[in-house]
Parts: sequence; structure tokens; C-alpha cells
Amino acid sequence: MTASTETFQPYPAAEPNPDFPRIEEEVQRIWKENAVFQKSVDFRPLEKDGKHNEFVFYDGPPFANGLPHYGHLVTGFVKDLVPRYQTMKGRKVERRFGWDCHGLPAELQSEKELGVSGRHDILKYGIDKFNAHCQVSVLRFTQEWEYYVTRQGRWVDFQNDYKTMDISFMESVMWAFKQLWDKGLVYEGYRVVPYSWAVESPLSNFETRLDNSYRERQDPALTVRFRLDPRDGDAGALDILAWTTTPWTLPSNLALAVGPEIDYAVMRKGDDRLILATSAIGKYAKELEGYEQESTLSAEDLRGRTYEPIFPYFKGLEKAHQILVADFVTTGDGVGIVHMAPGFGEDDLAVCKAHGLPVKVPVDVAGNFTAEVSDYVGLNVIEANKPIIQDLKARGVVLRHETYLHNYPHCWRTDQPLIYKAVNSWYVEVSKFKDRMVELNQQQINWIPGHVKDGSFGNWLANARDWNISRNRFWGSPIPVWRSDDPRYPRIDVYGSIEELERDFGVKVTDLHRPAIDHLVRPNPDDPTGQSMMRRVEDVLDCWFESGSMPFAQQHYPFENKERFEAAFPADFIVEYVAQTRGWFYTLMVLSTALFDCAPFRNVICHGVVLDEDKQKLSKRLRNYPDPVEVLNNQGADALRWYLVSSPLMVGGDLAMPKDARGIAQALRQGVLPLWNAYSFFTLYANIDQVKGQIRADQKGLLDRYILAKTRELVEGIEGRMDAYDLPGAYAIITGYYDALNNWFIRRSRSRFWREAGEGDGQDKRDAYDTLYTCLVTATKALAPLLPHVTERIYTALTGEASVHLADWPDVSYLPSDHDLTSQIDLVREICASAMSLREAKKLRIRLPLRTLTIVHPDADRLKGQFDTVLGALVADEVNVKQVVVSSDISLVGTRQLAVNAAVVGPKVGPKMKEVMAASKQGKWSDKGDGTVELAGVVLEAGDFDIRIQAKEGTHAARFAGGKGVVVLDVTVDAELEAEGWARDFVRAVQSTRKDSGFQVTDRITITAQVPDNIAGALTTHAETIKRETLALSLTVNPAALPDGAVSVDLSGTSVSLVLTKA
RNA sequence: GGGCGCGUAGCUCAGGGGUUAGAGCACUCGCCUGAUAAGCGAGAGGUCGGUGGUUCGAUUCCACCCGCGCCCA
Repeated sequence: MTASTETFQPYPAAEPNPDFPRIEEEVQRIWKENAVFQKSVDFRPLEKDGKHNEFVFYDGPPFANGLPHYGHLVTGFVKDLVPRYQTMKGRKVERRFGWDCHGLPAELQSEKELGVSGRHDILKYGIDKFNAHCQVSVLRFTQEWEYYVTRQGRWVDFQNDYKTMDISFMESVMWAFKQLWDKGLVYEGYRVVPYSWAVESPLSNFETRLDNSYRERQDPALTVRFRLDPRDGDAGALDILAWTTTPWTLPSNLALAVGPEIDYAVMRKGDDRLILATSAIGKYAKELEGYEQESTLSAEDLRGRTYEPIFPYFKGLEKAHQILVADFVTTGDGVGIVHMAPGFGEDDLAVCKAHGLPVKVPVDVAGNFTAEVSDYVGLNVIEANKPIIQDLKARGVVLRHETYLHNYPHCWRTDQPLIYKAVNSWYVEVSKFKDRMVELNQQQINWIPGHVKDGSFGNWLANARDWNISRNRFWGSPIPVWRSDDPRYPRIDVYGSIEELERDFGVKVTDLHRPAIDHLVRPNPDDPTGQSMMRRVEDVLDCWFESGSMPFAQQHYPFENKERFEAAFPADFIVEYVAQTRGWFYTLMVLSTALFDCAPFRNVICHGVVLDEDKQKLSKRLRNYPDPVEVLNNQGADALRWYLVSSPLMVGGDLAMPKDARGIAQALRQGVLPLWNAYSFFTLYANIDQVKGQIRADQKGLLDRYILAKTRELVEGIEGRMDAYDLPGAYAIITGYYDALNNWFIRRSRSRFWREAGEGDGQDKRDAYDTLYTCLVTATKALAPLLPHVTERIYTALTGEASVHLADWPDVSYLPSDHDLTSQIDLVREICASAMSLREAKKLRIRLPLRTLTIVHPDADRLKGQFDTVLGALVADEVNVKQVVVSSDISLVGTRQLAVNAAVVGPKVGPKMKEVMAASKQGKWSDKGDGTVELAGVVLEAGDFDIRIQAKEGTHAARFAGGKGVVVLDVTVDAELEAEGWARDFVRAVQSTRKDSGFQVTDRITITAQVPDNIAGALTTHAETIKRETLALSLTVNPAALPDGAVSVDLSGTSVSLVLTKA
């Protein structure tokens, strides 16, 4: 390299072996130093052409009490990708980060850290101190979160983050509750709910369903006898059977239920008589051995009969211990008779209430029996199963004791089995407006994948149940309801703002958390005695209520940002994993429908779950996944983004990720490296030639126009897919472009870049540079959202601009849109591939030139001009033949074959199709000479058929373009061709040795070679070519003595010796 | 038991009423190269889960069955 080229380099040198993770870190450092993210948001106007110009994205708040995992990374990539794209399209996309702070996870973490356990302990410890601890503890991992999010290349505003425990957020939540109250959509109810005795609180119906809280559990199943009170007409003492998997509910038994359509049998053995469903007799064959069926009974025969309670605790209770008839009773499991404990079963409660039975709940908040059940008082109900079974067995009332394996819901935080228990709770009356939710979902939401809309989400909405939003806990938004403590003077006040609280209680309110909020007490205005007080109901809100409030609460709506929120609601886009159809997607939908009568988002991607290669859940304990930090540091964030976002995850499927991260390495190889290689090629030669590329598209050369048109197709292809939220589709078309760019355009154009300055007029070289430059700059823009780091490095290096992410989405209208052109070159590429396969078959290496390639194609006459000028030379060079002959005369190479276009002809001819296809296969068709053909009595017109070529036997021919064309290769090799082949082998050996010796591509050399005689002649004949190709000043063949430093190289099977020196 | 999704090459997955069903990886063989061996190409590999039905024609649509996953009872 000369001194002048070292002083001026238009571009920074591209590392030939780039360390992408290190490049990413540099890029991220520059982003931070120059506040590029902030700029990318700020410079997009809030209004454009009189319209609100925001693309609204909601970031679902994560719970920061743990480290991010692959699930968060996947979501994070999409949460970054779509906003980057929309930003380039000109939209303003704010990305506020949010933290989910309240709720059970935070409380349980604090319990662990403080060494307190349960409500009782917390009350003793002090709610104030406990909540103060939660407030700190809950943000423990925010630093780590910020590291992960930043390192994965995700642009997020951490400065203006929102926290669900902020007083502004909480006030908006209060407002929402009051709105629902005013609309009559909130009520307090006494209901049987899934209840976690471990956290001493009921859970909402979807809390039990999020993730897999159901797991297999072996429970006892008991078939027990109840003695019916005698009645006239009874043949003797009658025992009725009942089946239960919760023996601990038997002390609370208040009734039995039979099904209206079920037939019951009386089975007798001696004086022992048992009643069970006729259809269940077979299941109890063993226990019923020796019994005979005495009679049958209907549900009506049993209705209203009373029985002796199995436990004495509620004996004599009014209306209790009778047989009821209920629709829900089936004979699937058990005996067709259901034991009813209205305090512990949803159906039980409904049926018993309808019959005027009382409800008894002798179990306390922690799941232990109360004094009402004197024999088991203080015992946890699950643990009480055992002694209860023992006692019943001892009394001889157990007909069968078995174990029963079933899926049973567990508490998602403590992993303890839930129980069902009647408690007082506050509900959102979702059932009242679920039809509207179904409608809004239908009309307003675009789901990816589409089946979720009417599938899991649509069905879930259609069957929505009222939402239990109260939690009998401490760390959460308070339920803003105050109630009179004297039922004689009832009054309920619901508050929707701090201002209202301050007005009524006359104090400044600075904290809405417990216990501060609980201290707000005032006399009941409706009580003339002045004795009763208004006190807040104890409960706090389910933290899912807050997640659903996020769109307005993060803006402190309606207290602030009223216009801003209203202009920016609903969101254009959200993304989370698919289980959020029961979680965040749902709570957003509920609150948005109730408050605004509107769907909360327009487009939603719900992605699948990352699993290990055996499709098992990722587990910290098992380490069955590659460490995300190592992946980011070894393969990089772009490769990981490519890998995850182009995976089946994005169409709702699961991803089985191998532990060795090989898929990510592959993504790097296929997705990132080729782009870098093209860029590296460009800068290498541009720096040597001191050329700066220019954006232009007026090049005349076919190859140039081809790749420019391909670039346009790439940009339009990505744009179309991104607009449809088809993210994997956008990635999928990139590799084809890389192939056209690297393995066709650059490879075919290589010599144009190293041509000496004096050769030709220089315009061709200029065109080559500008073409590649234009493609690279345009393509990196289109790829920027998909590969944000590597495109940033390349784009800034090429253009000197600050960031590709501040650029507009490329306008490609100036690039050629020439389908004829791209399809012509694609045809040439096919021709070359077919010709290569012929060489392959005959084991004729490409360096060995051959005489003639004949191309036969029906459209050859139309293409002949093109072939004679450029395409023919292209093919000749690529395939290494002296001559390319183009012809449309099929008879030269074979015969014509008719290929019926069945998709077109089938509908036209119908049943005759069979004959048509048969005739076509047998070649029984005739050319009518006017562009139509006839077979089996049917005339086919243009478009109905194609003509394909069947090559003659014995020729070296291969078909291309789906059989429409044929190439024939002349495979005779004469001495002249042989010699040229040796020369090319020699050139290649020299080049390879140059590279191994560490010479620069511009270094001049001398060559000395020791070769066999037959090759020596070839080298002498082609000496000038060899020297020119290898930048050699001299070529000495077979000298008397070979200088030092000879290396042995292989020339297509012949070993020769070479000495290269720098001239 | 019900709902949703899925079953296509050794693996991971596209596709889609039409003659010869594709991609990537892995495998075998080969090849280009004055950017890239983390490159390019070729080959082999499929009864498109099964059985019926609709149709001139089904891997594709329908029904049933089998298997897997998720959700629910």
C-alpha cells in the first residue's frame, strides 16, 4: 500500500473477524453518550398533518423481585423491534418502563426476609414496618433489570418510569374503582372462591389459572354411608352413599344431592341396604360382592328425605341434612350422589342457598378448623384428612378408601394446594358486560396469531365470571370503601380521589398505603347518635387490578394528562406471552371496556414459551438453558434477537432451545455475518481506491440494476411484513437477499472493483461502488429494527451520520422496480446452477474451461439480444465456457412435453380432467399452431399449459426453470482447454499461497515454480494471464535451482513447488 | 369429559385442492475465492399421524380415530 492511501481512508477499516458482542457494547455506549434513544423519540412530532402522530405502545410492568429470564428477553426484543420500526416510519413512540410493585409476591418475599410468617405475625410486627420493607424490597432487582434490558439492545425510558406504588398511580386506580362503583359494576359478595390458606387470602379465578398452577396431586377419595332417617314403606334401614375427594369437608356436610335424571338402586345383602346410582354398581363390584339389587329409586323418591349427620357438629340445624335434587350431579366419578358442604363448594353453596339452608364455615383464615369442629380444632384441613378418615373407618361408615390422581390448583406463590371456601369479597361484575367485551374483541383487536381472537381469548371472554378483586392483605392499593361500623346506621362511602378524602376527613393525604389510609376514620353522618364511625374495609386490591389500570394510571389520568391520554388511547400495540390472555390482556380488556367502552389495544402479539430442548420448562435448578449473559457476550444481542424473533415463538408456538446455543450461533452466521462481509468487502476496496460511495440508481449495468431492484424488493418485503406484524416473515426474506448480494452481485462484480484506474472509462468501477454503497445503506436502514447493533455500526461507518435509528424508513421509489429484470437474472442464476450440476456429474472442475453451453428455452428469441450483449458473457464466465449458444429450437436438444396447468384447466373441464391428464402423460396431444393445443378432445389455450423439454437420451443436459428450458454442455476437452485449465489451477494456487503468506491484496510479487513438463507448457503459454491475475512482475518456470522457501501446492491432483517473494 | 393448538425429511419448521411437497440444521460428496471456510453447490433423506368421506384430483377441505401440548371441568 502506498503512503497516500494510508493517509486518506474514506471509511473506518472493517474488522475481517469482527467480535460482534464487543461491537454491540461500543454501539450501546455511543447510544448512551449521545442520548440517541431520547433523540429518536423527541425529533418525531406529536402531531403531523393535523393528526396525532403517536404510535402507542404499552409496556406490561414486570415484577422486579427476580431476575429476567428468556421469556422476558423474547418479549423485550419484540417490545423494542416494533417501536424502532414505527419510529423510522415517522411515528413518535414513547417507551416508559413500568414496575409492578404490589401484591403477594412482594409480601411473601418480605415475609421471608423479615422472618415473619402469616397475617398474625405481620400484624404483630406492624403493618407500617412491614409495608415499609416491601417498598424497598420490591425494587431490589431494578439494577439487574436495567442491565439486561440495556444489554439486549432494548430502548426503554427508565428515567420516567412508573411504579404501581406511586401515589399518582394509586390515585388513578382509586378513580377507576369509584367509576366502576358509580356504574354499579362493583359489589361485595359472599362466595366460594379459590382460597390460599398459605397466604391467608382468596385468589381471583384467573390467578389460579395463570401459568400452570394446576399440577397432579394424589388425594384420598372416600365413599361413605349416611343413614337415612326411617320412613314408612322402607324395607329396612337404608344407607345412602356419597363420594368425595375432600374428606375434610365432611364435618361441614349439610346436605346430599342427587341428579334428576339418574336412576338409583337399592342393593341388599342381609339387612344391609345401600343406595347408589345404578350405573355405578359396576365400579363397586368388589365392595358389593354378595349384594343383590332389591329395587330402584328415582331422584324424586329421594328428594327431601333426611338423614343422620355423619358428624355431630351441626346436628339439628334448621333444614340441614336432607337430600336435594341438583342438575350438576353426574355419574362420571363416584356414586351419583354428592355430599354438600355449602361453605366449601361453589355448586354446594348455590344449591343450599336456593333451598334455604344455612352456611357453615368452620375453618379459619389460615385453613385450620375452628372450635365448632371440636375434635379437630386447630388442625390444618389438608392434614385433617388423615384422622378424619381413620375415625370414619373406625365407625364403619367408609365403604371404600382409594387414592385419586387429579389435576388440582395450587397457590402460585407458595405451591400449597388451594381450598375452596366461602368468604366475603369485592367483585367486579364482569358477567354484566362480557358480551360487550366479546364484541369489542371482535371488532377492534388484531391478534397474532389469529386463532387466539376467537380461540383462547374469545372463549375466555365469552365465559367470563365476576372478578374477585379484594385481597385480605397489606401491601397493595386500598379498596377505597368506608363503611359504617354499626349496622343499625348503614352507610357506604366510596372515594375516587385524594381530594375527596381530604375533604371528608380533613387531613392532608400523602400516602394511600395501609396503615396510613386505615387511620382515616370519621363519624357516620347518617347516625344521629354520633356513636358509629366510618371505617375503611380492610382489604387491598388484587394487584392485577392495577396492571389493568396501567394505560391511564401511568398518566395519572384523569387528574393529569387528560388530553394526552385520550389522544393516545387505546394502544396501537402490545406484546406478552400467550398465558396473558388470562392475565394482563384480560384485565386491560375488563377495565377498558367497563371504563371507556373500548378495546384497550389494536394489535397484540402473544408469543409462546421458551423451553429446553426436551420441551421441559427452563429451570434455574437444572441449568437446562444457556446462560443469557453468556449468550449476549459470546454471540451477541443481534444474533439472539434474530434467533428468538424468527422462531415459532412469534406464531404462538413454543421454542425448544438447545442448551449449547447452537441455534444462536447459526443465527449469527446466517443473519449477521453476511451483511458484515458485504460491508467489509466494500470498505476494503473503497479505502484502497479512496472512493466514497454515492446514493444513486441511474446505473445502466444489468447486474447493478438487478441488485438495486432486489434491494427495493427487500425493503418492500420487510415493510409489508412488519405492517402485518409478521416478524418471522420479515426475517425470513433477508437471507435470500444476502445470497443475491454476496454470492451473486459482489462475486460477479469483484473484478470491477480491482480494475486498474486506467482500464476503461472508470465509470463501470464508479457504478460498482455506488451500487454496492446504495444497497448497503438502503438495506441497513430496512434491517435496523431487526438487527439494531450491526446495522448501526455499518450505517454510521458508511454515511457518517449519527444513527440509523434516527433515519427515516427508506423511500425506495427511486430504485428500479423491474420484475422482468430480476426474473431474467434469476433465470440466469438458474441456468448457471443447472450447468454447474452437469459439471458436477461429469467431475469437470470449474477451472477447466469447456467449449460450448447451449441454452434452449421457448423465450430464447426474446432474450437473445440480452444474451448476446451481457447475459451470455455472464453465463460463460460463471460456468467457464468459451461460447454460449441460445436457441428456442427445442428439436436441437430433445422433444416437447405438454404440462397441463391443472389448477386452471381442472375447474374448466371438470370430470373430463382425468382423460386430459392421462393424454398429457402419454404425450397424446397436438399443437394446433395458433398457440393452442388439443388433447382428449379439449382445446387448451395459452395459460392452460406449459411446454417443457425432454432432453434427448445420451446428451449432457439439465433442465431449468421448472423444465421449461434445457442446458446442454459440450464436455469434450482438448489440449488447448487442458492447458488453460492448468493455468487457472496455477493462478488459484498462487493466490491461495499469497494469502497464506500474509501478503496484502495489492502487493506485487515474483513467482518461481517447479512443475511437471506437461504443465510447464501450459504455464508458459498463459504466462501473461497468470502474471496479470496474480499481480506478478515475473514468472519463472522450472529454473535450474529453486530458491529457498518453496511450498508444495496441489494442482488438481498434481503436486508442484512454488516460491513467492514480495517484489 | 370439553375447548384451543399441533402432528409434513434424522432435527427445527414453512407450505398448501392440481402433475415433480419446500427451507435451515445435521449427513455424504464436491467446489469457488486478490471480502467471507462462521463461504458456495450437489446428493441422499417423505406412504405429509391413521381411517373413511367430498372431488375429475386430497398432504391440503370434512368426519371419526390415534398421539402430543396448553387451557378448562
